[in-house]
Amino acid sequence: MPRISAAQRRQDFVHAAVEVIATHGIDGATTRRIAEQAGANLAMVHYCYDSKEDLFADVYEFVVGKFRDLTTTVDPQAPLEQTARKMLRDTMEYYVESPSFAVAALELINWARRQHGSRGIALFDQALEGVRSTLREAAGDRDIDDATTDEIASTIAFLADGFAVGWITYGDRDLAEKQMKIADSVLESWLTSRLGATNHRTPRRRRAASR
Amino acid sequence: MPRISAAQRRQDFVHAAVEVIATHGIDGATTRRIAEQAGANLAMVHYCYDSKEDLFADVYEFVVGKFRDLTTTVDPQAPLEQTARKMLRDTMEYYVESPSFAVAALELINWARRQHGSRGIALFDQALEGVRSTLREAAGDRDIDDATTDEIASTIAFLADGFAVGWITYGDRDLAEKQMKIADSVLESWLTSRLGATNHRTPRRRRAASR
Amino acid sequence: MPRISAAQRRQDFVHAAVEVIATHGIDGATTRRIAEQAGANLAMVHYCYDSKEDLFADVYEFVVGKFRDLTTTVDPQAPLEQTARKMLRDTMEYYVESPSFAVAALELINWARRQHGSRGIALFDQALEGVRSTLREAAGDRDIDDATTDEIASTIAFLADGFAVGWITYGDRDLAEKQMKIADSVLESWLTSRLGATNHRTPRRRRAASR
Amino acid sequence: MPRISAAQRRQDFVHAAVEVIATHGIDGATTRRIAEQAGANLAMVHYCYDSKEDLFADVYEFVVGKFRDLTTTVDPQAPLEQTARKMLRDTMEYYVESPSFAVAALELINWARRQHGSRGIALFDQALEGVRSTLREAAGDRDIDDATTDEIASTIAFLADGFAVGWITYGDRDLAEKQMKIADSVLESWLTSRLGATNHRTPRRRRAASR
DNA sequence: AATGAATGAGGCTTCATTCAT
DNA sequence: TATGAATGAAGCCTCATTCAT
Repeated sequence: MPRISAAQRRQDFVHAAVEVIATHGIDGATTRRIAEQAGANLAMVHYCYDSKEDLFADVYEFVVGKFRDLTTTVDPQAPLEQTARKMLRDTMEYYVESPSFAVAALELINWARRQHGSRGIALFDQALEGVRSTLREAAGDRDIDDATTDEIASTIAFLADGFAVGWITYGDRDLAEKQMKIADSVLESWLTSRLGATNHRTPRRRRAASR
Repeated sequence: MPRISAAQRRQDFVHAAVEVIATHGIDGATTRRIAEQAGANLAMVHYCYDSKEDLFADVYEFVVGKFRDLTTTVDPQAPLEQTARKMLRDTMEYYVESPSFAVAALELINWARRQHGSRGIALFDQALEGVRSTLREAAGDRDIDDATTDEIASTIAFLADGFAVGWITYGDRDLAEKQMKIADSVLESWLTSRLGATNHRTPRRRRAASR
Repeated sequence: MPRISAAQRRQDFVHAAVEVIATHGIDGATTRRIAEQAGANLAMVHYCYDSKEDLFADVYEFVVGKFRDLTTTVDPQAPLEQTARKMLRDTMEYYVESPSFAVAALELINWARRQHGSRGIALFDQALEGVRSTLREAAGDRDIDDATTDEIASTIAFLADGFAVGWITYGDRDLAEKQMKIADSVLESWLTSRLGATNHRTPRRRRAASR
Repeated sequence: MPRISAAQRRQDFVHAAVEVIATHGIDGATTRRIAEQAGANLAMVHYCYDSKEDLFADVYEFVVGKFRDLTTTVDPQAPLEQTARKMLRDTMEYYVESPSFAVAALELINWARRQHGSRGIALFDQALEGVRSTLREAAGDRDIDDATTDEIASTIAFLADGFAVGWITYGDRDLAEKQMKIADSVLESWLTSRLGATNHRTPRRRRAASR
């Protein structure tokens, strides 16, 4: 067994945990299985982490970070509607691209809710907050209040979560493609009716750096 | 310790299991906890059920039945749009009314997917099929093909599942009320753009009793 | 369920127990299985017997009685050698005829030894004693001391037990027939060398009725 | 608590299992008792073996190996009759020397028959095959066909098994010594009548070491 | 840094037995 | 007489965790 830095080992365990959680569920993700998946000794898990709980906390952070990435890699010049749709699409596409992540994320949400109550909310809040702030940026100088961006963020979350549940249940890529289109059209039509079909195609002028 | 009929005990165990699953998750739903919740002895579980698996199968049936009820208690005279929105609203309202059910349902979906593969899909399929057939009934003599009713069913599922995830995570009733309104408006605007804003308010003439 | 006399019920349980012991072993003979085999309710076992132990004691008596029968139904006129061989043959034949009995008998011997020590010996002693006394009867006025009849009894037991082990292991009737012949020839040749090849075909004169 | 290699621990468990099986029977040989007998923790059993079944398979192998040893450590120069009698005597002597082994062997035969059907036969077959091949070796250039060696092997098995049943039932060493003599004389006289009293004492010439 | 050995707690299940009707 | 309902003890097995090297 090659000597690997502790930091690398921890990363390996996090990724291994995602896979194992996806395959066996959060409670089927035993330390033994995670160690095996990571190609490490069982005792190594507790050498790198004080407890399984600690490892899962890291996995949790990893998932949160992923969501953060998915909601910040947007075109700062794009209008609100386009930005909203892109965030939804990117998220759904990443779910499809990485089913393990999708499953693990939902499992971790449940886990966090059960184990930590408020912490479960925190993931949601952080992810939603990312969406919200991105939306506010994209709103630019248009007259859109926070309540509205909140609603949009909620809707994106609805659709993304709903899509995830269906996708991980069926695991059918072709079906998923169709569902993504439906979700997109749902969001589009709702945005139109919510924000009006007007000027959102108007090229935007001002643009400050985001974040 | 009153002597209760085995049939009644089985019902008790099913309800107890829903509660315990909601609180501790599907894997935290140990026979001991379920027995305790049902006010019964641990061995009693195995007097009523051959195995924990068998009990869970009953819980599963219970959830499927609930979804069936939620998608069939509609006004057969009502137009498609109204029926669709009612199914979504009823489902969400039942989730809010019975958070345990909401959590347990999501947990069971994951459980069924992991343990039984196709069976997990079956729950979804059955629930969706209920929605679809109700929609087809409601379509009446309007010219709406099956692909469209399928899309509508999918969208209802999206929004219901997405709502559920948010509701069980936050557990905030006021927030849930807002989310329900958003989900309803999302569905409404999408239906309008999908089906057209036309005659669906026209009183429907023909309509024999279904089933 | 017809009302059956308690005595009959107990007999049913004994026979059921023999079958179940033969199939599942002494420890696999659970009260539930015995009740099922007897077509009775589980609680009925404890209605007829204070405990499983008590039932088994009855089964034990049943087996002992069977061995007694097998060693007393002989021709009182026959010479010693013939009587000895007949007892062995009858026993082996009954084993073959009733494999359940054969298995159950061996299981019960082990059970009695483990549970009761001296009681296990008792079965053996009773069976051997039956053989011995029958042999002494058959010895008639020939000059054969008790040590010799003991030896003969032992040898019969050897061969019968050894045959039983092989028979219940293979369960092959054709093989069993061959083994029976071998056992018989072994006994015959040993008796010849032990008692001498002399007058044992001489018709016997005296003969008082035995019991 | 000394740290012992897993291989050693497995050996310990096998020996412990033999003792426990001898004392409590095959079904009374619980993992807890075996662990206790081996001076180990209960969970240790499952650290060394995947299941109790696996442990028992090892015990089974151990017994088979013992029988193999008992039927192969013979004088390759000795004549058939002597070899046959030695195998029987050695087996009986080992039974007396190690009563636990004797009991465990009989219990395992029953266990294997119940649990595995053909596997139970396998033990017998292997042991018998050892006897047979040793006899064939010992037959040398004498004109003895396979049917005859088979018969002899059967007779040895008869007598050994029959002796075992008596010995483990009574547990009386003095009695056992007498029984061994009887068994030996039975075998001797039968061999004489079966093979003829002729040349088997003639020194054998040819005979290279086998294997 | 790494790992084989070890363990207490708790999981599901089965059993003989008793209770109440 | 007969039987469904109920239970405590004990079975096998798995888990996260720790110890010793």
